Amino acid sequence: MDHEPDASELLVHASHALRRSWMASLEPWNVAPHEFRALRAAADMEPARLSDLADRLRIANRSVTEVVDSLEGKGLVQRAPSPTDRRAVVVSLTESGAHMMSEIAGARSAAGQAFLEPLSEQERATLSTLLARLVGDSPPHRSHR
Amino acid sequence: MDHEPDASELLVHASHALRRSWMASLEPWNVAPHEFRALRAAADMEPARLSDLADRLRIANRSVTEVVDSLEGKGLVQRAPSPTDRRAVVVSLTESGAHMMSEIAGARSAAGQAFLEPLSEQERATLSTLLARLVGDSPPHRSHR
DNA sequence: TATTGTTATACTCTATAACTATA
DNA sequence: TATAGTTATAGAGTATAACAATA
Repeated sequence: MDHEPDASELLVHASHALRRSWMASLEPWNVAPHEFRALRAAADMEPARLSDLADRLRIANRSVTEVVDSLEGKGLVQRAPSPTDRRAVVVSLTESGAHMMSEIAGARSAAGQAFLEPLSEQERATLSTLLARLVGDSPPHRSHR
Repeated sequence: MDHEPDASELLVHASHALRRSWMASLEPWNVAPHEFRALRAAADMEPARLSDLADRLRIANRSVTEVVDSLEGKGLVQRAPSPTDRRAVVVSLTESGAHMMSEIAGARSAAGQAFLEPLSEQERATLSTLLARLVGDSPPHRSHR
């Protein structure tokens, strides 16, 4: 029943370890993981329609309402009516939201670097190349849809 | 604000893609992901004390009661009093649970292979080596604690 | 005094359905 | 007729606290 872990098992183990480290680096800001994901997506697509956020985050429309409510409650984003579609709502980051995003992104990237520390520059490049092939080469979740 | 994804970002993207494929391969069996995780852990540590399962799965003791209840309700595992500690309960797989585990493991490994298909044998080996270094070399979650 | 598993309860994240207002 | 976002409601998965039995 015991077997050597193959590349796919190792992949999820490594990603779990990294994710735990990222979650830890999120703590000082009192922002839940799903809130950070939404904040990052909003920053990335700014100004973002709620339904586009739903697609990007792979969650239901209703759930976007939820997380945007909480981000708005924390003063990190703000809603505005879409200028082009009167049914739609777009969110953008407040100054404080943008500031927090950049601080968290810094901590996150530091944690990522620390995680990759066992590998040389050369090895990281190799890893990146192989992983990019696995996710289909095209950088995932790019802003242009 | 747009930046090239580094190895750590790619790592989670790849692992997410793989996890989605694994979840899909779980569907035919009507077993939720967290149930499969618990079933696999139980198989791996058999006979497993509930509190050891909690440690392994990184969830609270109370939550193990929950998932073991549901696995037991599906006839996949069974509880028994620990022979060495009268406070404790151990779970073991039923015949049907063991059978399902091996079928799912097969489907899962097939999905893993399909996912790795873009890489040559050589490249998979390289990937494994690099990832193993990242997770600390010692194969993660080995039975001996 | 500490630990095991459970009962009771509640939280977080996400979902479906029904509705309003636009398109 | 279809879509965007919301209100109302519910589900899954996990958590904390209090407890009884045992260590």
